[in-house]
Amino acid sequence: MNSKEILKANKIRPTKARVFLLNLLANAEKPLDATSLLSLIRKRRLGIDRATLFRTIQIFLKKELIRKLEFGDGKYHYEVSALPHHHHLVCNNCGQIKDVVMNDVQILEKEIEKKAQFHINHHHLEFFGLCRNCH
Amino acid sequence: MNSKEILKANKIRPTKARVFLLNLLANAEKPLDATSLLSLIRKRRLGIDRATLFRTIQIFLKKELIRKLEFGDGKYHYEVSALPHHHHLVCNNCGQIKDVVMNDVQILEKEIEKKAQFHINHHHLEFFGLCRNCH
DNA sequence: ATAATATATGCGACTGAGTCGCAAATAGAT
DNA sequence: ATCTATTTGCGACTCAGTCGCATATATTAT
Repeated sequence: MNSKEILKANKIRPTKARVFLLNLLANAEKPLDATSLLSLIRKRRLGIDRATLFRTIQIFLKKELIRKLEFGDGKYHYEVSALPHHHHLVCNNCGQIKDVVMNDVQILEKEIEKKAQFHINHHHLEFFGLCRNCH
Repeated sequence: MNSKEILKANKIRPTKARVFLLNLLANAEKPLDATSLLSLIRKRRLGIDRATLFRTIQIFLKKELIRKLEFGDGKYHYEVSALPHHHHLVCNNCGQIKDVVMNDVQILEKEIEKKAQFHINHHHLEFFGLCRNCH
């Protein structure tokens, strides 16, 4: 299923901006922030506006096509939800991001849910440090 | 050891603003964001400026007196590092924050460190959902 | 294919968190 | 009490993200 079909399946009108942005995010090798998305838009000389970009992000988030991540740099990073559940290793020096697959936290989540009497929807787990090169 | 002594021990000049802010953070029942700190400053009619607040936060972070947390609301929340390692349950409805103590993640951290060949300094783990009341 | 309607876009102005340079104020050392 | 280094308040700024509104585009009905 390509980006256009995914949009249609989610009852989102497949406009130029939306198809382009969903494609970008689906093929990105790491989570992208709004500024990076904007510079990719500019690089390809599409006339997509900042406001449209942010509105598109909001729509994707609401329909859960993408996830919002925080890496401590004051802006959000986005990745497609289609990716299997995973966490990230963030290098504080070069900014490199490595994925970590690990199911243990989901198990912990269930335990906490019971103990704390709290209905948990999701969690955010990111690791920060130095990658092999920067260490 | 009171706030003034902690500051001195960390070679930070114990000015009015710093003592007040460290006190606030040390006695807070949940992590506070800059805006909350600012309104507490105003409530007590201290003439501490926004710029001073942010500069003070930076100093505390650098000296690791406080930790920076992200709860997905676009601003940072701060809590004193003196607290034992723990995570948070964030209610997406009322904003209530509950602490969760759990050492399992530190164990996972060591494993990942080896597998991924990445030097890990710290991690962020927060759970999001609905508290008992809001559920 | 065309017109009618609903939705999306670009533009510009705005907000809110956080930063910075600079001159005045204050803390610590002499 | 004086000197020097650091801190503060102020105002202007940046950067991410939002919003209202008039225009443009996608979908639906004709």
